Amino acid sequence: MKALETILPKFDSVFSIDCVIFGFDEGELKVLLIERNVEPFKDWWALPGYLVEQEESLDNAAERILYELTGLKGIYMDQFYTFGDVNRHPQGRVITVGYYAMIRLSGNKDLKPAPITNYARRAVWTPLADLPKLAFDHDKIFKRAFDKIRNKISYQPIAFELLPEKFTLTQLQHLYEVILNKKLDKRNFRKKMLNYDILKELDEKQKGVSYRAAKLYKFDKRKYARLFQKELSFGK
Amino acid sequence: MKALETILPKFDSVFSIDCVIFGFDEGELKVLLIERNVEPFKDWWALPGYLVEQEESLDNAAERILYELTGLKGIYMDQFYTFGDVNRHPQGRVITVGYYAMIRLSGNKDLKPAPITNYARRAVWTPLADLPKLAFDHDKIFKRAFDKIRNKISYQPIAFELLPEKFTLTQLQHLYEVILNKKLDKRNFRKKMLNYDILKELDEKQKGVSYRAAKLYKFDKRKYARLFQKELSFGK
DNA sequence: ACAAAAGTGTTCGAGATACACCCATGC
DNA sequence: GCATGGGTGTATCTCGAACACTTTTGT
Repeated sequence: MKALETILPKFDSVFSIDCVIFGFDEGELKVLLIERNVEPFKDWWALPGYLVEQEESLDNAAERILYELTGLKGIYMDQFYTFGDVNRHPQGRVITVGYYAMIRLSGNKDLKPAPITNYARRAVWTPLADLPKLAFDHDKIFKRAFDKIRNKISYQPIAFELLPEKFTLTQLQHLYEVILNKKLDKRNFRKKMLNYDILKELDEKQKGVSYRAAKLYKFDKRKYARLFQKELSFGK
Repeated sequence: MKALETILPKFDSVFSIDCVIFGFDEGELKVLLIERNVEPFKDWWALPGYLVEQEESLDNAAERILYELTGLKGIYMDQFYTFGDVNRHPQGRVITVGYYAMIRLSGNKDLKPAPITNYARRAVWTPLADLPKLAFDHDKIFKRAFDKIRNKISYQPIAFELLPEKFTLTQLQHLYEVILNKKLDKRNFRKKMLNYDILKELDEKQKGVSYRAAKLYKFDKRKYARLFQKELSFGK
């Protein structure tokens, strides 16, 4: 990975990827940020992002860049928008393609930028409530990604990706409430979720809580795929 | 506008825009194609597209390029996806940003590539049924745009953009049927459309038909904007 | 026994679907 | 008078919204 500065002086046009990775932990929605270790915006917080190389597709670039800057491996991301304002990068014309993902935080906490680059000093899960002002136009990029998942979750049950493998309905509901930023009715929420028929009820309960333990559920990928197919085909 | 060939030999990375412009005429859904006049894919049909210049935003580039290649002026387009496979262009790495629009065909038939470029020999409205195999990966780009509008129309009443200013409900229904590729029930369709409350019934009827003339309607932009706002705000 | 969260049903209104006949007009 | 599309209403179902109390468990 060449340092950005060595490329900028001669570039005509460069493209980059920026990743918006959502995680959910301790009842909070978080986003993965890096602390920049190079100019411009040295010491600022930014979305993990870097230049696309000559011989890699955008999707591959996204995966590689996220890994190198944060240590997260094999994350599948979706492209959501491309940002191309002329002056979005102070050193030249950089068009950036935005990717997002929602991932399970448990067991993914060991973040460590790969030592191949000193571009990021560290990577940190940051609660949305504590979001600092970000480098470049990353505030705008983040906002667009957040709008996207908020929109998507309201017509597609995608929130499981953020939860541990086994979860309670109340945890799932809290997650929805955080993303949609409103209270939901418990009975209606449960009815609706169970109606989707994509949850498997386990013979197991929550442990270590000082109140009535809730049933645990698992997300059923097979049934989910079926539902998703149905939603993609128009008309019934 | 420099010719593509003079740029390619030395480029590291280049971005372009490709435009998917939908029109509706004589009961058929059409897309605007150009006939290429330069290599590669000389003489092939392609989506109108060209390189983004150094000092213009993506949105501006899209508008300019469409105008230069087809003569269509001031068309507002939405970005829908960015295509970055390594080998999508035979002469080097070109990442392209897809834009789409739906426009009124009546009065927009005078297509003429601007003489500043000999890149396109001509621009032609092509019925979807007659789509030839397109240059580059434009088949894929087209398909993605079409999926996008098909999806969008089923939750947002956007089809007016394709119709003449005054239209009958039957024309509107036909348009929906063509895009969704299925028959709709006349009574239910009318009920639903009128319920949106974004159509203004005119004191005017169809002329020159050899059967009972239908009422003409106009699309009410003010009310539409209101509806759109409502749909964008989550939760009620 | 008390605190805390789990779990559970019914009613209402809105909107989607299915379905068939008479009406106006031009030829 | 006939062919062609214009125009209309009702019954049913599904889904989302509103709404409150009992049960279980750990301390």
